[in-house]
Amino acid sequence: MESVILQGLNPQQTEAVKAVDTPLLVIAGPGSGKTKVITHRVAYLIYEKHVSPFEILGLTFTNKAASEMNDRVSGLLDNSVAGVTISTFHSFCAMLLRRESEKLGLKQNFTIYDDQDQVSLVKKLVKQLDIDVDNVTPRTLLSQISKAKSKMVGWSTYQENAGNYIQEFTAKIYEEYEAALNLSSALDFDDLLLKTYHLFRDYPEVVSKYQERFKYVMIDEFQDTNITQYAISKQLALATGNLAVVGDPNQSIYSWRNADIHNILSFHDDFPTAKVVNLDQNYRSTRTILETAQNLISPNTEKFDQKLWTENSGGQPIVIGEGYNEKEEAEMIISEINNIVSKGEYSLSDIAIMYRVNSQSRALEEKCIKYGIKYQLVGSLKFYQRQEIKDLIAFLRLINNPDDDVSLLRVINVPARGIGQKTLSILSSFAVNSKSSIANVLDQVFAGESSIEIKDLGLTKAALKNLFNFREMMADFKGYVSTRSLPELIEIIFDQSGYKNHIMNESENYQERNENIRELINTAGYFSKENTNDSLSAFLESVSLVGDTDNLSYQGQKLTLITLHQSKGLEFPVVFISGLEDGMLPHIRSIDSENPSELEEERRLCYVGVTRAKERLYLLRSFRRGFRGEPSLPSRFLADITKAQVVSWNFSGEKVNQSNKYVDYQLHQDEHFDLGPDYDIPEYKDSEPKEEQISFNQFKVGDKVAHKVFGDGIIIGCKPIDEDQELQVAFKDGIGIKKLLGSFAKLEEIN
DNA sequence: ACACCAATCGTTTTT
DNA sequence: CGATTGGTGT
Repeated sequence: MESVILQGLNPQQTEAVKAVDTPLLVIAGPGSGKTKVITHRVAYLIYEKHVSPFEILGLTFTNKAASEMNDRVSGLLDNSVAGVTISTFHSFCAMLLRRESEKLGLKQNFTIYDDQDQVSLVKKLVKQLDIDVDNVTPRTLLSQISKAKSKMVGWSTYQENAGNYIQEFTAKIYEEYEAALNLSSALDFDDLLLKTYHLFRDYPEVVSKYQERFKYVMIDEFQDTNITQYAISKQLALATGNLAVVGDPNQSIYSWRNADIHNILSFHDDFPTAKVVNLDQNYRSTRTILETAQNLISPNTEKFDQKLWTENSGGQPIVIGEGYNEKEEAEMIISEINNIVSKGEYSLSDIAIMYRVNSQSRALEEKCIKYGIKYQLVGSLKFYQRQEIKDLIAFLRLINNPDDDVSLLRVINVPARGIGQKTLSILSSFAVNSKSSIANVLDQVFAGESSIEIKDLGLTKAALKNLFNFREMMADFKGYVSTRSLPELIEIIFDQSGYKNHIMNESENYQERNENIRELINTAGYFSKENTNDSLSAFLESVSLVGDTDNLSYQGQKLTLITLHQSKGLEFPVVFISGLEDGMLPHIRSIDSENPSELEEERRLCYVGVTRAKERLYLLRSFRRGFRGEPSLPSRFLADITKAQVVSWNFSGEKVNQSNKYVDYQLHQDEHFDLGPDYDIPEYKDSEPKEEQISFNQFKVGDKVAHKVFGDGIIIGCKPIDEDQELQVAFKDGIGIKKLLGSFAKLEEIN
C-alpha cells in the first residue's frame, strides 16, 4: 500500500507525505506538486496510519482551492474519503458558530454581512454621528476596523491606543459598528474568525471537543492566513501539535486583506520541532520562465531561501513588447493570440491574459470582439453582487433574520413604496435610542406591544400606512417559508414584492436582470436538491460564503482574461501579462507608500503571474495609458529580467493592423527598449493612432459556416481588414483550407 | 417622495 | 472616462 501511495513522488514530496506525527511546514514553490502532496498525505494518513477520515481537517483560503482539494482527494481515495472535512476558514467557522451559537449569545440564524453591507452600515453610522472628517471614507474606516479585527484588537483596545483625531474617530465608528452588528444579529467576515477564536478561548470544553474530533489539521496557502486564522489553527492543534501548513511566502499577495506573511516566515519559531520540507523542483514551466521568475523575485528581502530548479527544457525566450497606448498594446496581444491560434499552435483555452487592475480588461475585450475571439472574464461582475440579486437576497435575509437592519433598509423602499428618507431616519434614530432593531420598533408600533405612541414618532399617516403594508407583506412571505420550496419562495417574493414590475419598467436591461433572477431561482433549486439541510438559513450562508457558482468552469474554447491576484493557483501554457509599467505594476500606491514591503508584495504579484506560464510568456507594456494618457516608464521589475532570456517584440511604430510582421520577433538589439534606470522616454514616431472603429464582424473562430460552392466548413482564422474580415475556413470533404473575404464569400452560419 | 440633472470624485486586489 | 454623489425642481 505504502508503495502505491508514495509512487511518483520525489524525495521531498515523500518526506512531506510521511511526516504525520509532527508539526510540518512545507514550502511549496510554484508548480512543485503541492496539491499532490496534500492529497497523498491524506491518503497516507487513512490507509497507512489508519486514521479515520473524520479526524482530518483541511483548511483553505478560497472556495476554489477547497473544492479542488475535495475533488483531488476523492479522486485518489475512491470515495472512501467521505468524512474528511475540507473547507475554507470562513465556512468552517460559520458552521462552528451556528452549532455553538447559544454559548456566545448569538442567534443561530445570524446574518453574514459582506463588503457592500458593511459599507452601507458604516455610511449610515457616519451620517448618524454627523461628524465630517475629510479624506476619511467609509471604506478607509472599514479597512482600519477590519485590520484591527484580523489582529484580534477589539474596539475598546483600539480606542485606548488611538493616537490622533482620525484614530479616535475610527474608534468611535468601530464601537458603533460592533454595536450595530450585534443588534442586527449580523457577523462580518472578520467576526466569523474572531468569534471562533473567542469561543475556543473562553470555552475549554468546546475547544477540546474539536481538538479531539480533528486530530490532523492541514492548512493550504498558509501565506494568506491572518493573525486570527493562525491563532485558531494553534488552538485546534495545540493538543497534538499536529499541524501541517503548506504555502509559499513568495506568493503572499493578500496583505491588504490582512494576510500576514510572518505567519509562514516564523512558523518554525512557533513550532521549533517542526519538520521543514522544501519543495523546490518545478514541474510546470520551461527553464527560461523559471529562471526569469527567480531573477524577478530575488531582490525581495522578506522571503524563504529557496532555489527553484527544473528538469524541463529551456523553451522559448520571454517576449517583451511595448504598445503606444493601451489600445495598441491590446491589439498586439490579441492579434498575436489570433495568430498562434490560427496556426494551430495553441487553442484559446491554453491562453490567459493577466493584468493588475480590472479596468485593464476593457481594451482587451474590445479587441477580442474585433477579432471575434471568445473570451471569459474571470470574476469581474460577481453574480451575487449584482443589484437585483442582492435585493432579492436581502428580502430572504430579512425573512430569516428580521433584525437585519442593513437588509431592511436596502429593500424597504425597493420598489418605491412611499417610505422615504424622512420616515427612515425617524425610525432609525428611534431604533438606535431604544437599542433595538428597526423591525422591532415596527413591531412595537403595530403590534401594540409597548409604550411607543404612534404620535410620538411624528410619522405621517401615509408613511404609517405604507410601513404597515410592508410589515404585512413580510409576514406573508414568512408564512411561505415552511410551506413552499426555496425556488418557489423566491419566485413569490419576486412577484409579490412588486420587484418584477419594478425591473420591467426599467426596460433598459430588463432581459438581463430577469435572467439573473432566473439563475438565482435555478441555483436555489440545485441547492435544495443537493443539500440535506436546505433551510433558508443554510442557503443564505452558502450564498455569502461559497459565492459564485464557481467561475462558470472552463467550458468550451475561450481565452481567459484574469487579474494577477485571481490567477494564483492556475496555470496556462501561454501567458500574457499586460501593463508592465511603473505605476501599474508595481501599482502607484505601493510606490508612493513609505512602507517598502508594499513594493515587495507587488513584486510577488508579478512573480505569481510569471510562474503561471508553462511554455510561453509575453510581458507587455504601454507607453501611454488611461484617459490621462501620460507617458509611463517600463516597470522596474523588467530590469531584473536579464536580456539573455528576452526577445523584444519587433514593433517600432508601424501601423498595427497591417500585417503580422511584428509577430515575427527576432532577437535584435533594440535601442527602443532600455532596461536600465536611465531609461529615456521614447518618442513615438507616428502620429497618434486613429480611433479604430469596432466593427461587429459576423464570424469568429470556431463558427460553422456553409458556402455555396465549397460546402460546410469551420472558421479557423479571422483577421479584420478595415470594415471587413479575412476568413480562413477549413472545408469538409477534402476541399481544405481557403482564405475568403467576409464580404464576398456569402457564408451562412450553420449550427 | 421621487425623478432627473449636474458636478464631482477617485480610480487594486476580495474570502 | 465612468460611476457615484449631491442638488434641484416637480
